[in-house]
Amino acid sequence: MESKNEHKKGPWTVEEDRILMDHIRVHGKGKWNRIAKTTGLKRCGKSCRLRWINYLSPGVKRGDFSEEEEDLIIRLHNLLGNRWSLIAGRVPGRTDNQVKNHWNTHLCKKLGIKKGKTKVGSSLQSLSKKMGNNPTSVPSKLNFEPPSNCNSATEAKTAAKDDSQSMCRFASTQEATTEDNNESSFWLSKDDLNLLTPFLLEPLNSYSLDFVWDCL
DNA sequence: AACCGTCGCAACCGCCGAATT
DNA sequence: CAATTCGGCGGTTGCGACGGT
Repeated sequence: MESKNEHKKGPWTVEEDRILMDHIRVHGKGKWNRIAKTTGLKRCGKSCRLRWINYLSPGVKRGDFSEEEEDLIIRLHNLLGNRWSLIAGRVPGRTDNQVKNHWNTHLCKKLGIKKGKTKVGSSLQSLSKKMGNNPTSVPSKLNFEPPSNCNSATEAKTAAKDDSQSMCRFASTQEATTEDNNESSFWLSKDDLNLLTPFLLEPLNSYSLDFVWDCL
């Protein structure tokens, strides 16, 4: 156990940045907790990691978000909720922190979304954990087969492009039917996705995000 | 010019799962 | 196999910058 008091807090100085970058240049990323020991930097491992990822990493894009980026984030957020790391992973050069901040400060306002306690990602995890012992409590057989049942990714794409009505269709286990048959397939409005009944996201976890990407 | 409220962003915190010991 | 450490995530906070009065 390390003493918490040893670790400096607050904004990073140029000198600290230099030390961290030098260390990573030589040793590479990882082993964050050992950086303090080997460099004398009075920062905890977490702080070093965050500083690198959010600021020092050469891949990080600075400056304003473009309209394309904003559009992408909005659509990804509709699908994924507050899973910032997943969203950021699909927005080149942007970190989860940047995406999260931009969402909370700009896009929420832009879209007229009130900030609420919609802790989608983590609540999903904790809820599914709680439900884990009782799988029957979850409609576990939601059949999420977008490429065929979504009437192709392009349909989802078209739907998602309509900002006011963006929807994503999930098909039930029974079979994929036409969208007119609301009993075996259903649509989620953007608002529904924002409220995010957690089990609806469950199937997403088992699919490659590439599919989600294809739907955009 | 001074004060005050708001905004935006960097950084911290707490929690969790995975990896290691 | 249990305990500990590490890395990662999302939510939250603190503070400087900025604009309005």
